[in-house]
Amino acid sequence: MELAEAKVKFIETWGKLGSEWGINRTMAQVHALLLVSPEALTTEEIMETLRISRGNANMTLRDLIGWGLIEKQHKAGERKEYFYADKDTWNIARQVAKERRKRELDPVLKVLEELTQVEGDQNDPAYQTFNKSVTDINKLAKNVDKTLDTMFKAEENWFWGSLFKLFK
Amino acid sequence: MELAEAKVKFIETWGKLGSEWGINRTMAQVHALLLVSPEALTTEEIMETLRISRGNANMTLRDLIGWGLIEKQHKAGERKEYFYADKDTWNIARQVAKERRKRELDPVLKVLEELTQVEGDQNDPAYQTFNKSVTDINKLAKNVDKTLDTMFKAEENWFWGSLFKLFK
DNA sequence: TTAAACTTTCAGTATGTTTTGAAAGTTTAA
DNA sequence: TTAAACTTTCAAAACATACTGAAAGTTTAA
Repeated sequence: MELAEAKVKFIETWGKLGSEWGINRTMAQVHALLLVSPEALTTEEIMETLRISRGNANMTLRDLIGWGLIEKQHKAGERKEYFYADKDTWNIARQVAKERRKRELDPVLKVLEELTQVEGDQNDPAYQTFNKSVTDINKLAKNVDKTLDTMFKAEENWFWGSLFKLFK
Repeated sequence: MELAEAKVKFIETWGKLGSEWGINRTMAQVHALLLVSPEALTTEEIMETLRISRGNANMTLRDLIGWGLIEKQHKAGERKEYFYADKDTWNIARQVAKERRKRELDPVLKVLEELTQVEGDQNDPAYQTFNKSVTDINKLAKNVDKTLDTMFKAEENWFWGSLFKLFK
């Protein structure tokens, strides 16, 4: 396979994965493009390569900056803004996990905590079932939350190394 | 908060979480409803409670069965089919992880493996960057894959217990 | 058999999300 | 200043996904 063809395939795959995980396709594709670009790119270049509109490119780039996945770069003597992606995979994974926790897990944990407090008749099967399910899910969610915390603080090698020592 | 109100809130929250994670809202809601129901429910009851159409209920129930999250139950002397959810949170988490790996991670791994094989000029920065990004992501994806494997085989207590011993 | 009870399908509709492109806004150099 | 270079916004259009409901299909009991 040619490099050019491979790049296209990578961008497509990353885009598809993104859309399956609630990140919009274009955002994932722009990210992929910057991941395989040795140099920072301009909005113009991104628009051309992915054949997307100026508006779309602009919004997507702003979103990616918001997610902490890419950064603006100013080149001396140039008016245009350049964008480049952090190429460290571990940082990317951490950044995405962090953002999603904040947006999705945290609010759910809050509701679950509230729902475990609901009181009722201990002999009512409806109450028993509700309570058991909510309590169990809450426990699981808290575990995930703690593990993520550890992940955010950890170095990549330490994290996976420890995990493998453990799991052989 | 009343039990009835709490149930509604649980169903809503679960539905929202589902839709943020690429599982459709109705599917997550039906699952939530069954999770807090001590008895198996009929299609009719589900339709009424969640105010969805017969067609939607039927498709969603089949999907949930496909995901291994709920099962049909036949009651002696009855024509109607009843549905109930596995209430074991650990099983649910495992089941969802298993399905998503099969549907999403596996195909991506296959492409990444292919892309790491692409050959090129070692001195070309474009090739270097492409290769580094793809190789790194491939490594990360493989790690995730292995960890999931361990999770599928593990008992809940052992899994989280080990993780915590490790992470203190 | 047959008809009532129940389940499944699917074309059309509704709803939600993403993208476009032109206009408005901002910055910079002369 | 002013005008060119560039960035941002947003209403409307395109696209994607989910849902409805009536019709077709299946099963069961008598």
